[in-house]
Amino acid sequence: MSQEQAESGRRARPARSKSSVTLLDVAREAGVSLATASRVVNGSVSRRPAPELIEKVTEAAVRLGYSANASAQAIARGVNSVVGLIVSDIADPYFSSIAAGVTAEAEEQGLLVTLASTKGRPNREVDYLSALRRQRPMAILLVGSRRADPAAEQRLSQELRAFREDGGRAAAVSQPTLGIDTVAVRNAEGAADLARALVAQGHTSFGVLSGPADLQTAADRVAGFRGGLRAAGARLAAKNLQHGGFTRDGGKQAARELLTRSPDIGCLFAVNDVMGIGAMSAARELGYRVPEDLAIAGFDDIPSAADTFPPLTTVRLDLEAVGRDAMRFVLEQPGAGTPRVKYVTGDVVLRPSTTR
Amino acid sequence: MSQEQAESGRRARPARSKSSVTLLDVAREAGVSLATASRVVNGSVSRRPAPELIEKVTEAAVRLGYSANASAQAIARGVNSVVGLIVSDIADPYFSSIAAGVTAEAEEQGLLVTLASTKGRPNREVDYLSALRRQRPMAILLVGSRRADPAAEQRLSQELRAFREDGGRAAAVSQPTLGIDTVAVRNAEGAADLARALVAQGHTSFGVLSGPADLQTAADRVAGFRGGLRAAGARLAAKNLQHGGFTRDGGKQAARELLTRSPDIGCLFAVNDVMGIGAMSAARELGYRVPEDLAIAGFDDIPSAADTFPPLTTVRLDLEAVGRDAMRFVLEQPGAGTPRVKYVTGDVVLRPSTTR
DNA sequence: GTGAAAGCGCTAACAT
DNA sequence: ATGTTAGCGCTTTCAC
Repeated sequence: MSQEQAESGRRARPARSKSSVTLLDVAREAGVSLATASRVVNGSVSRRPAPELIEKVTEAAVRLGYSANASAQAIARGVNSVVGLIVSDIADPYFSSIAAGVTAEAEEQGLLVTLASTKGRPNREVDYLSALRRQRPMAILLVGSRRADPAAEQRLSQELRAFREDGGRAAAVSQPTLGIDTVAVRNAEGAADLARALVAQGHTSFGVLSGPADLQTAADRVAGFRGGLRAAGARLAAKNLQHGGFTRDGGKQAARELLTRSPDIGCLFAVNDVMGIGAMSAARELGYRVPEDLAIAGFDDIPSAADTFPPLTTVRLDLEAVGRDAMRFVLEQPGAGTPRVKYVTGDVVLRPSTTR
Repeated sequence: MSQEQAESGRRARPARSKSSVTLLDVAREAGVSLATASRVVNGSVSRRPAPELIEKVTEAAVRLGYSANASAQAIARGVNSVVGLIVSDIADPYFSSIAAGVTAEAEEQGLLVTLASTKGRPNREVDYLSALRRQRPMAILLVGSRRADPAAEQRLSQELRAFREDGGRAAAVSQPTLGIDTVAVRNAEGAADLARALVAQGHTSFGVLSGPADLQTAADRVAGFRGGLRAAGARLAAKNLQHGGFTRDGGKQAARELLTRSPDIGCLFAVNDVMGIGAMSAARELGYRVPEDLAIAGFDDIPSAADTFPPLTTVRLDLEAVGRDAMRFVLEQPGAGTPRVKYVTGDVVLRPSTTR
């Protein structure tokens, strides 16, 4: 406002450039050097300017409406106060709950979160990883089940290694197979506990709704459930395992097929809640009363699991805490060393959907 | 691998700096100039290098594991391929669905999305806006109801104005009062339609569960509902309006209070589905059968609304489309002109929760 | 304590 | 078609 803009002796600035106020503008307005201005706006630790200069610069900054350019700071400092977050599907309550934990923790650290949703496409996972890598985020979080896709997993690991060699930190919420710190849910154990609890409730005939065949999380839960059943003296007939999409509709469809094939299954375990909710819908449409004719259980304890009718028996996970834990992993990451693994266990929550 | 690193004649690089491969490294490795290397890695339109050079550079880049530094590009180009997204609560299905639409559309444009979740704190909204502004994103999307908080709204508008003056684009999903392009839900109309439909179903005694008193969205829905009732010859008793948190638990709590005060309300309208779901839970605990003793309706049609029991009557919004629309707004934003408004209407979906 | 100036990695004029 | 080089906005030595 008080300075003439045209006096610049520099080359004309490119047309595409935004006309925003720079630190240099602030410095001039305050009558100090660029260095001093920098020291006050970012509160340098080593050198602290005189109180009066601090005031002059601060005033100039607000008067001019100065907003620091994070890209320039990132490039000058070598690190960016951003963390990348890759999830399978942000619209899925499982992931959005974890994302909530991540953003909450990030906020406390003054970090911004850049989000990518892969929709389950393994290629996109790698693509996003390299796109995020270009932002030089201080850390990248990978949230989602590993897959039995050696090629994709291989590329992912390479990209992650490269990122870490450049000084980036990384952590995952999945299975501990990526060579990075990971928060791992004890899926098999949780499912086994559930199986035992179900048998204890008196259920004898089981069916399982699993997700895509190559999803590690789904496989682990199925294996755990099967093991738990066996330990309790029951068993899962091979033909009573049905794969489907890892979504509500996938669960609904899978339930339809399974119940058509094996109409008198007494208890259905869906490897996650959204599938379980879909199964409930299918069961009802097929004329089953839940839980009288058919008991249904899920896994995760997403918020809506308690609001279905009847409320869904499941294995509770503190999803937001999982997100926070992953974030903490990258914050307190040591220089090197073997990747750490934090196991989180799920608690069986018996609700009316399996009451007998 | 093939080059010695120590030969650098420059000043020692700062210790904090990541040791990543730069474009200059690639250029040297390929035996070309920096400019040429730049032209091939980003596929400059005007000048395209000879095929053999392209090959040499590309090879060198992969051999060295080069990853462009987005911050440096942003600063050199003047624009950043990032869009900022501010939502009230990423764990809430309403917002995560919209976020899914935003990220999907962003992906198609090769844009990354930086997410901020305010948890309904008006101050945080402004704080995040200025934090995002520092990233110099090509656009910022604001998703969430406006509030009757003049001071906060004022600061928000100022910050937005500054952002736009610097060349940033902005759009909102809320009420069109921010002076920027906005996707606005016809809340009053949707609620009015719902009210009429409910009266047509034979309901005569109503109660309303609203959100925080200063939330515009909640206020609009209440006003619309009240108007619709009147138009249909019914009315809402003043004492039958209960405020509460805009969440499941808020709805549950509000329903408890309202039903205790006016036990024989026949039909409850919760201003959003999550509150409606909470209300259902409360009603059940208080011994009401839904819908026989008490009908309940919500608004939004979040995914789980169809899976409650009985399924929830509501006003359907295509949330993902709303997110895409907001994103499109900023993509096709004209230089200036009056802010555009895209109104989206909700469709009443009658489900068993209000069957009479 | 303050300022001058050398970068940070990259793009885009501007030559050649 | 290439290469040179001047920035982009900021941080941080390094002198004073």
